[in-house]
Amino acid sequence: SANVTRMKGYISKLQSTFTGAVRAEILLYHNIFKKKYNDKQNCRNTASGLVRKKNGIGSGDLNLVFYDAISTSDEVIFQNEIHKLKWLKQENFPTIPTKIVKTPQEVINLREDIMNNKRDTLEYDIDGLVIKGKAIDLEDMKRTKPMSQIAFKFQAEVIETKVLDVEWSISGHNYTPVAIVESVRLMGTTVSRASLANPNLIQDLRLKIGSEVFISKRGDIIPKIESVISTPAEAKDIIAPTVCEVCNTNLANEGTRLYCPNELCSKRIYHRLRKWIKKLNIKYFSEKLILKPLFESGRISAIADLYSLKISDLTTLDRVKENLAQKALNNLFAVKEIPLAKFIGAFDIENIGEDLTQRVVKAGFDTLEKIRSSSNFQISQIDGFADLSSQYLLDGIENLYPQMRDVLNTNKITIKGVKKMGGKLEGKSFCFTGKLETMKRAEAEQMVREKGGEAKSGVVKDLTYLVTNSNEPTAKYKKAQSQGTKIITETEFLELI
DNA sequence: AGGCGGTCTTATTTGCAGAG
DNA sequence: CTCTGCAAATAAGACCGCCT
Repeated sequence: SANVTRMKGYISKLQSTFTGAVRAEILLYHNIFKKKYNDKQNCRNTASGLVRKKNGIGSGDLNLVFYDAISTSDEVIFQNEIHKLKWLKQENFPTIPTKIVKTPQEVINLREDIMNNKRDTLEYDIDGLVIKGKAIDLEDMKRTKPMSQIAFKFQAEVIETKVLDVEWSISGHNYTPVAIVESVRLMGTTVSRASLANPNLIQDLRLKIGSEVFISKRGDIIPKIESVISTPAEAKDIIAPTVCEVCNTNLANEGTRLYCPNELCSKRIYHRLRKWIKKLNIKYFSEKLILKPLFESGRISAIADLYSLKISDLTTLDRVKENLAQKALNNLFAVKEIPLAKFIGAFDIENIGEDLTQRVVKAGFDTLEKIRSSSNFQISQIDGFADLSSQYLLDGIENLYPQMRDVLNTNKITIKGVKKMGGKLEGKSFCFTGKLETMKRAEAEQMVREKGGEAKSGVVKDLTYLVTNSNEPTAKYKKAQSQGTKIITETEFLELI
């Protein structure tokens, strides 16, 4: 039923995105282009791109916009284009041309004309056109790929080159083939490598070492081998590795991915450390200069070990001096409190990131222990989860739980408490002392949390209420009195909630 | 102390694949 | 579609070590 709800949601979104004539027109363009160019890559939903000034900085390109120009006011934050605002504030930024079109043929003619004649004379680079409806839908614009606009890309420039070798790049447990090609200049950059994604792609292309190939840059950036032109008789087959070069385990080849199945392979352990540093955004904890040498020397073998590092551990490393060491450790220890979802997301559980975990937290599994003791069925009820993802999460937590505890036990980093928003007791904190008559203390504390308040075990600074049925001048009572915390009885507490 | 050069990090883009 | 994760190229800026 969750799937049916999701499907219905998509359909209603699609129906409301375009209405009447505009919807019909855009779909018409889409279909005509698809047929004419027979290439879904060159005709797709897309975020409208950026202008790249010729000889300017950075990358990205701006598509011409039909109908209406997109709003460029600061309130419009494009998910993928924050830096666009930075660009638009620059002086001499070119005006973005717009044009109102009436027929599909007009779009096709314009595309041909701009691609073949005008493109080179513009003061900025473009790689295609975007067509969109007249209305600006801000919610839609925030999507990675807004539904209310379609891009018609220009034909990608291709160039001939030769495959010299194939390397198998290792990241975590995955082995990814990368073609090393004879260096060629393509669209302003030198291309010498191109990802081959997975073993299947090599087969599909019938690629061998020595093959002459056409190479392009998809989206102006990513080198891509489009096709094989010819393969000489003496060309060598591309042989995928069969055993892990780190732990000697037989690799699993699923065609779409080649990986080392050994959970304890040290490559995986290192990858987890790397992910932690990256996810917590710890700057200048240099991978090559600090993390890798520390791992290889055995000084760190789990995330918790990071938190026992001292300056002297780093300054003994090659090319690391006081300056960098201090900076790296400062940045590491500066992260003192992170949300549960980020904590789990940084533990490198396959297919489980921060956003997915956040859904679990929002569904009420708001502590590590609650998630750990939940069932596959419970998790799979959450939107975005089914059997597989639930199992990835639960297995991951089960395997890593001891390591997670180790990290928390360092006391250098804690998990931020989950606050329920909008509760009656939002922003208020309670401390209970003495015996309660109608309930147990733990139950009372639970009630407070459920209503959005905080339950404290002691009379802390800024505590809102001390709840007690006695007037005995205990330490808690006296402290509450002296700092002006309101002291209420159990009955008054019950009235409050 | 400051300049120079080499090395490394960071930030940026799109494509692809799998699960939901 | 959404989310996750990993590919390549490049410029700018940070850093280290060496030289003056």
